[in-house]
Amino acid sequence: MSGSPFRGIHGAVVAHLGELIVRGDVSPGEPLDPVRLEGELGVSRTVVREALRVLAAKGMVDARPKRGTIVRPREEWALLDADVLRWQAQNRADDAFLSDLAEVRDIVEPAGARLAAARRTDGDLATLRDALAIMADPDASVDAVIEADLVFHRALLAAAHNELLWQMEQVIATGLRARDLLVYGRGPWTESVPAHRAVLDAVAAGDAGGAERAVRDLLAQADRDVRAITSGKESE
Amino acid sequence: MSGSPFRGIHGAVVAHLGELIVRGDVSPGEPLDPVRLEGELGVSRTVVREALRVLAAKGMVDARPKRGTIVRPREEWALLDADVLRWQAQNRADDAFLSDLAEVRDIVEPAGARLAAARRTDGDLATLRDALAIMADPDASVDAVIEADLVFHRALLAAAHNELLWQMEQVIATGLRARDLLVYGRGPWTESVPAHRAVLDAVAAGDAGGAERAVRDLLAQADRDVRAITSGKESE
DNA sequence: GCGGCCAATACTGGGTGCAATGTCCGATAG
DNA sequence: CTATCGGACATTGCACCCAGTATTGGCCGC
Repeated sequence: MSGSPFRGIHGAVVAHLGELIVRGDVSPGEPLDPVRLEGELGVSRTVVREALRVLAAKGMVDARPKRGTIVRPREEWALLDADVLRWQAQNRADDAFLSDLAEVRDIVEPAGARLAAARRTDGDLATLRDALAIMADPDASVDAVIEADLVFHRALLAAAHNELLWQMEQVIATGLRARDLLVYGRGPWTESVPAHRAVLDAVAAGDAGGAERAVRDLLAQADRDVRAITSGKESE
Repeated sequence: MSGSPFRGIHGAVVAHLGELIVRGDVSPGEPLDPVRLEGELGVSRTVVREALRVLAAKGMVDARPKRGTIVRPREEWALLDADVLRWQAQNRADDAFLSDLAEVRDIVEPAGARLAAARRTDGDLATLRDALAIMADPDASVDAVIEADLVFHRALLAAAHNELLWQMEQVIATGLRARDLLVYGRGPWTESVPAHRAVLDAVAAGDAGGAERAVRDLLAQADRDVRAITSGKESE
């Protein structure tokens, strides 16, 4: 519900074709005949056309007369697009993709914390404090804690007051959601409240270097937990 | 030409509506009546509908029955989308936007250089060397030098071998193109070849810390040049 | 025999009218 | 006063239409 799966049949077609391409069922350069799809998917021209337009907007296909509608090479896709990222997370959740994602987060989030320490408002701090309170609440449900964790990281980047940086975090966090669920779901994970509190304290104190270091520690800790679980329970 | 302005009338309508929204001519929450646009722009429903679908794919509008098609709040837009970024650079080129853009670059590119130092292949180094050679060539045209500069930075991030990071650089570099043109065009700018060479040397040597520092220096130098010119020639 | 020019063709691009669906609002009845 | 039902309106989806254009193959001339 939080994502942006378009509504209706059109949305289903967009998602279907998007996943088809991301999964590699149709390789770059290969044609994607609209009239064929029209029959295969049991929908009308309008739906197929609009779906292909959406994919074209994301740089995934290129339609021109006579040549047909072909899949563009992977490096031209809008990989940072929320939908494309989600399709990849669901269909191509290999190690390379997840490690790329984690790597970007390791870069963006500490830098964001550094800026947040310098620019946070009282409102930002209040949001962070509220989220942390839920995470530390022993009575809170697991879902509520996971949600609060997301809110915390979102608020942290919001406190940097840089729209583009905030979007990057948004997009990365969404992509890593599956991984995080895995970690929270099973196995003993390191209690992360103290690490989060360290981040909050440094940001509140306006300590840029401290905030950056605290976030680095936090991510490193989370990464260790993931490795411990994924290597320990290799089966399914 | 290098961007991705869609072709045909449809592309013109998408760009028009996109810029309309980015410019703030229609504020978030306001309706965007398809049939009215149909008449105003002199195009048919098909074009308007597909254009709105594209904008919906970028999170800029939301269409639902009875309520109509409304502009979504700014924080839900896909600001990292190449088209959205270009529309902003052209129509809302205020300081806040440009500084956000530069800030992200200051974060992404040094980190990218650090990774590049560890992962660069011989091919990566060759591309970097070729680009630098053109930049250092006294006989090269101004356009060729600018192009080579872009190629250098693109190759640097490509050498990090992280698809997502590379996309971010792509998107940021495109957004800063206008600014760079300004700097190259007028006023004395600091000769940037030595700074670029320092980056290349560090990456070639596999010196992660050195590469990161060299890029930081390079960006700081470029930033100083921009400030010198924009503050010196405030007119126009 | 080879090369350039021209026409047939097959695709996307753009347009129109209409049926269906879903949602919001208001009216009406309890 | 509230809850439920129905109607209206805007999007959604469908079928069919013609026009423009780029590519390809054939044809003609050299």
